[in-house]
Amino acid sequence: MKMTQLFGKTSKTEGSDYKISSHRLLTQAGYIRESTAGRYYMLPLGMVVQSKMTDVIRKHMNAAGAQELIMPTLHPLELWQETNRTTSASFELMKVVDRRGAPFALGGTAEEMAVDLVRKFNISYKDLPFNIYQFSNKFRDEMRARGGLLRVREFMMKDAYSFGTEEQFKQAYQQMWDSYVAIFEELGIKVDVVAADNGYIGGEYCHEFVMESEVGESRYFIDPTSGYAAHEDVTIFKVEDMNLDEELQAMQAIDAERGPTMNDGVLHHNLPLWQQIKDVLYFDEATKRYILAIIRGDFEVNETKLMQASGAWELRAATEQEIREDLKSEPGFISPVNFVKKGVKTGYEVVVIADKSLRTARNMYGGANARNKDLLNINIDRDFTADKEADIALAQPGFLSLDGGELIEKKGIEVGNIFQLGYHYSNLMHDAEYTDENGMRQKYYMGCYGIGVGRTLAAIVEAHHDDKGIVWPASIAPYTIIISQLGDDEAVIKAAHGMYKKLTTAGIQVLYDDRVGVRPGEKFADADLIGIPYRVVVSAKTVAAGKYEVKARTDSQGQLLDENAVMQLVLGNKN
RNA sequence: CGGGGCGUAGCGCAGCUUGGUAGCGCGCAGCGUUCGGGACGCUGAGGUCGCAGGUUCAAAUCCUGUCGCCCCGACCA
Repeated sequence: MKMTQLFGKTSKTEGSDYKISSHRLLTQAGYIRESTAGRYYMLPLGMVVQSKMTDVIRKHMNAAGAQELIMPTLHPLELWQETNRTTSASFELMKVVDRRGAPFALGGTAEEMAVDLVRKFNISYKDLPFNIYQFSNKFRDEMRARGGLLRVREFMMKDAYSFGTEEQFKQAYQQMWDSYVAIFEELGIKVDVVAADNGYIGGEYCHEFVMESEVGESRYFIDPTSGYAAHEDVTIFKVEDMNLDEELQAMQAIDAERGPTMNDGVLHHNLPLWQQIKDVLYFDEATKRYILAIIRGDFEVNETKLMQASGAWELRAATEQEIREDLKSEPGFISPVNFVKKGVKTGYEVVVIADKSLRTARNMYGGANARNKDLLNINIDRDFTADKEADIALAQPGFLSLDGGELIEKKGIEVGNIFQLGYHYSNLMHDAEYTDENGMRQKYYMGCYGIGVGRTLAAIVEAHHDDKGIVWPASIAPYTIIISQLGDDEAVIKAAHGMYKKLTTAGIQVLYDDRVGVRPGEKFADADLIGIPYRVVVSAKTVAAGKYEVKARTDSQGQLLDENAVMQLVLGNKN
């Protein structure tokens, strides 16, 4: 490609809105251009990189036996209604209506479509297992797009859906896991595979592929000694027993003139924080229930775990007024003991969820559902019970994993994920079945697997750049080598042209900076900014020497080589 | 959706307080001198001042509304 013909320009001035390296570099170097917030034009240079990325992903998907197809962008809304996702995911579903008034969702993920497609074929066990995937633009009505390509409202995603029996699924999941590891390695980024929460996608477990980065939005923990890695939302950790050897003491109600915080309780009673019971009252707008979360005082409530345990999905903190009026309690003094479980509003329920940590301490203390009244020596089972006991505790840096190692907190960019969906969709959607060996109809067991191509592109740039620009890994560099032609002597142009032809003929992708009247400094700066792995300079000097000056993007000095040596060097490092 | 900031040429900004012919730098086009790490001179093109109302003889400037963008938070592939 000749630079004079390439659409898109580099820019010397930096936009003031670009806070993130990948955003700034991709824009300045002419790979992308913003349309409106969270929507981008992918320019020719960006397209070359993107198609190299999709080539890599496609290669590994196909090698894993997955088959590419493409689904419509507009999904009949009735499919989303079939799985109740018009409500559970409505906060980010984009909808459109055609002229007849038929409603559609702009596809943000395509589980329903995949099932709908499969059920149009009358499949049997002989057809299983299989995995179908597509590359397509996805739409998410994000509240707030940010960070260039990191969080957008429209983006290209590779999404795959596997169908099979429960036994077959294990292999499908592992296969995608392995493929993803290989894909990200080939794309030049190092990822951690972390257990995560399924959220509105459904299913019971999933894993995120996260590249560690300061600008990422995923928080996760790893135990480097055992390799345990999990998203903050689902991290489990070791909870030490505290005083289980103590005798149970008689519960005692006392006056306690204190403030409403946990620390006020500690100071007033001169007892450890862990022995206090923390009571946090939530309200779930979706199911109209109050949810009282109780936990050992030295832990925080993990709202994702709490939602899992309670079945809530629109959790918010209860207001002081609700605590007083609906639950006859007092902020700062809530207690599971004699907790009023019938809310005053009809149709509203109250659920108490206890964290498992409450079984690691005895003779605990806390409020008594009235101002300045506390209880001492509270014990689970004897003094109160919960509707459900579960792990609802939030991990903190320094806690120990179940394997015993210290948990380290990390931030990262989630570039891909794999979900076990199980029977989630086949239960919710009719005819999501196959015929088994005995002629009986059975539900199929599913998984889905996504890679955000644009976000991965941004992640690669985050991982591969310096103060001058992008430093592409060879596997996805838009071009392998850039020819910087300096000056406009006929001999120089002839030599540069000859090199361009020769390299191109050899199947090497070349960007030829054939601009005349552009000074060397600008050409070098552009070559660095765009990030091409090799640069060959053709100038009056090199022509006089009968050689070419070649250097790798990261080298500071070039070397003079003859034509054949250049060819050899580049061919040896072609992707 | 809450808090804060901002919309003036492709990009970065000044002008607004105190209404009176719309400016600067970069970039872009032409000519010339230059030419190995973002040169210099001259000339030129490019703007319904986000949009819609209002006040006024007169609005980029004042008032109202609205849309968009950025940051923090809430939310979340």
